[in-house]
Amino acid sequence: MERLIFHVDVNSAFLSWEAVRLVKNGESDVRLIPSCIGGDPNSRRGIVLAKSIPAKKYGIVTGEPIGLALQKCPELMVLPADFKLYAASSRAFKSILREYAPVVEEFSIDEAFLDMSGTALLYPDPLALAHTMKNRIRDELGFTVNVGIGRNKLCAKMASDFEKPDKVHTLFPEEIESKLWPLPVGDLLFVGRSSVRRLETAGIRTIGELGHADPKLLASLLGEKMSRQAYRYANGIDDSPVRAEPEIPKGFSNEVTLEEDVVRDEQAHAVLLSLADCVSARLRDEGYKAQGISVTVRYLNFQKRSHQCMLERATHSSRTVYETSKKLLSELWGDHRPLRLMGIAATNLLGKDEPEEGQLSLFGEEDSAAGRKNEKLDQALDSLRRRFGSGAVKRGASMTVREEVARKYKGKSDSER
DNA sequence: CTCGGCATCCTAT
DNA sequence: CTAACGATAGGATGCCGAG
Repeated sequence: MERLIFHVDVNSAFLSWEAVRLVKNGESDVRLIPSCIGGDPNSRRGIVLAKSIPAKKYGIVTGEPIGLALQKCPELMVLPADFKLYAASSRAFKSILREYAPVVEEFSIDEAFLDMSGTALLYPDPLALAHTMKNRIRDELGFTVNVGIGRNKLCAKMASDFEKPDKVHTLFPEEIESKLWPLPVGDLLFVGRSSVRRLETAGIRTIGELGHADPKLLASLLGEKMSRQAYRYANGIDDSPVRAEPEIPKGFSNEVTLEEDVVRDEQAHAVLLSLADCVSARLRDEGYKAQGISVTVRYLNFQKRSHQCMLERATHSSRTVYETSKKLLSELWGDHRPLRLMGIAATNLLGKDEPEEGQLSLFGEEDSAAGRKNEKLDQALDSLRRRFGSGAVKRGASMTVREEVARKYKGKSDSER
């Protein structure tokens, strides 16, 4: 069965979506000047999340610190991120795709795979269909996309990355040699910075060289699994299906880069409480309990460390997550070296309907008096948040970590933000 | 020896 | 000079102790 896969990718998604909103408000189009979306402008630690094409001409790249970008281009306009807007824009964009495609996989907020296999009678000309889709999105929603077409997801995705913006590209098997193999290895999906560095030591610079390399050599450079996947990808081989169903989550995590370095236990515990509140509220909202908790810290030199543990029993209680994370931090942070980042992750999730291994619901945390009290408090806070928004409820630490950290250490109020 | 837990590394948006 | 100034997620890998 020959497949036909599209990959649709919004060009400079966050910036495009912000530009559309500004244009609707009668303002000028920031896509036409050097501009970018850059993290939290109040924190000095933001990075470039999306940039305009004029900004790119200054050598500004996604992921670089805002300060550095401003050095390259002092007149760069930096706009704050607004994830509510992005979620709404993403929905509108994907709902147009669903009008054409029987199976849509939401790969990220601004990317989707469409399985168009077997639609030849309905759409005899796939290229024409791709143009129709991208033009409709552009004309109705005001932003451009790239469409990549191939026989599998990998080729569709690589093709959508070719030339931007507002383009349709194909990467069919007979085009692998001319379109894929000349590209630098780092352009290949899942060949990141570290793999590029290792491949370079063996003189492998292009995707074509990777696709012709000795599998034994690749295994020694990249490891067993990664090397096999890289070799297949380099030759345009990929069997993975387009999945319409979202994956079942494996964990929830929240982490913050702190406005000020944390050196004392009281500061650290305030941050943990806030993070624990976030993570546990997400567990309750999504109907999961965590069997494991992990705490991560990052020092001033960017070195990261983490400690994790398994719980006696699964939990979604903010108190249990908090107390556990305090214990993990104390194991991790004996030296009290200054921290620039802290995070908590809930791991080894159990779904609502998924009973715990063993038979220990006898004197579990929900059954003790203290456990019931904590459960009640969490429920009450959750319902207040649902009614009045996440900013409404504060309890030493609030829903949003950044707010709380700012309040504690800078004495700023919400209105100043 | 194998398995599972843990810490870390790697990659993606 | 290097990496690297972010949040979140998932998978791979190497080590270690238990059975």
